[in-house]
Amino acid sequence: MVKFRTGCPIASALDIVGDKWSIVIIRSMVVGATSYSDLLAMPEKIATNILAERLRRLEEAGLIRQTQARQGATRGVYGLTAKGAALIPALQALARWGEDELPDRWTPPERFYSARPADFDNGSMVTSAS
Amino acid sequence: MVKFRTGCPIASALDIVGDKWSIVIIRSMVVGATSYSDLLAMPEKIATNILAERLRRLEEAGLIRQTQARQGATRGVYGLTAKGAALIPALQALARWGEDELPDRWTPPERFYSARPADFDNGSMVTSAS
DNA sequence: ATTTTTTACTTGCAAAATGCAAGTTAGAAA
DNA sequence: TTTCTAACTTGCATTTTGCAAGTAAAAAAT
Repeated sequence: MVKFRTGCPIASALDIVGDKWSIVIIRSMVVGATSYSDLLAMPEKIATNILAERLRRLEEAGLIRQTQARQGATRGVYGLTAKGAALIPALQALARWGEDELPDRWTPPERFYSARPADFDNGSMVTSAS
Repeated sequence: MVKFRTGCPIASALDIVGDKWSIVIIRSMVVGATSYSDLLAMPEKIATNILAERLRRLEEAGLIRQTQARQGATRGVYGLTAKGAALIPALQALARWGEDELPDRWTPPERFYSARPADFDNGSMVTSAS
């Protein structure tokens, strides 16, 4: 259970996603990563224990959820909840800053900037995992 | 000198401001904090060594700068550079998320949401410090 | 001009977060 | 059924953050 430093909405948001990895994970989910392996393969090379712990934390905070790829399977598929997807505008603003202000940054896939919170957490996305 | 994990603009942005405190510091500067003491008094209660180190790091990255409040004085006044101010949209998006998605968060001062990057780093702001 | 107070750090150490690399096990593939 | 692989877990090292006391120069008070 996350403990908020103060009532400030920014500080509180950071209390949930302001670690070194959470936003990077959410970024990858916005552009299609759904499994633990997908995320482990991120170019930033996250450590396995950090990834596991972050996913647990993000799930507990309600930003992501894990569902079963198939009936009875324990290997899950992660997806953004509406609450998690609502962070997309902030991620996009951050990406723009990075592109504009930092030298020689990659250009994110088109899919990233076109993503909208409403595109996520609509149920059908989960069952179409394959 | 910050080392970027990868070329991704988000990850790179986070490599600069993705610690526990940088964005909180920038937030306070957007709404008027200019001195070390102002920032030390933030409701989040930052530790003195962390504040000093963060200010040094943000200055090195070109997001803030310190100038002298008066001729010859060593006590400086901190202000956002254009580069730092360009993060305002991302901070505002994050604040909105915090307000919308987290229970019982404070409402940021009007000044925060009305702030525009162009309002900062125009020179006259520095000399009017008092 | 001198003394006192305050600001801006610095320092030493503890606690928490992150990272590395090997290990384990259940699910999936062969 | 056996083998392979995904999804963690574990033990320990390194880095970051936090606590609290200390220091010194600048600013305020006398």
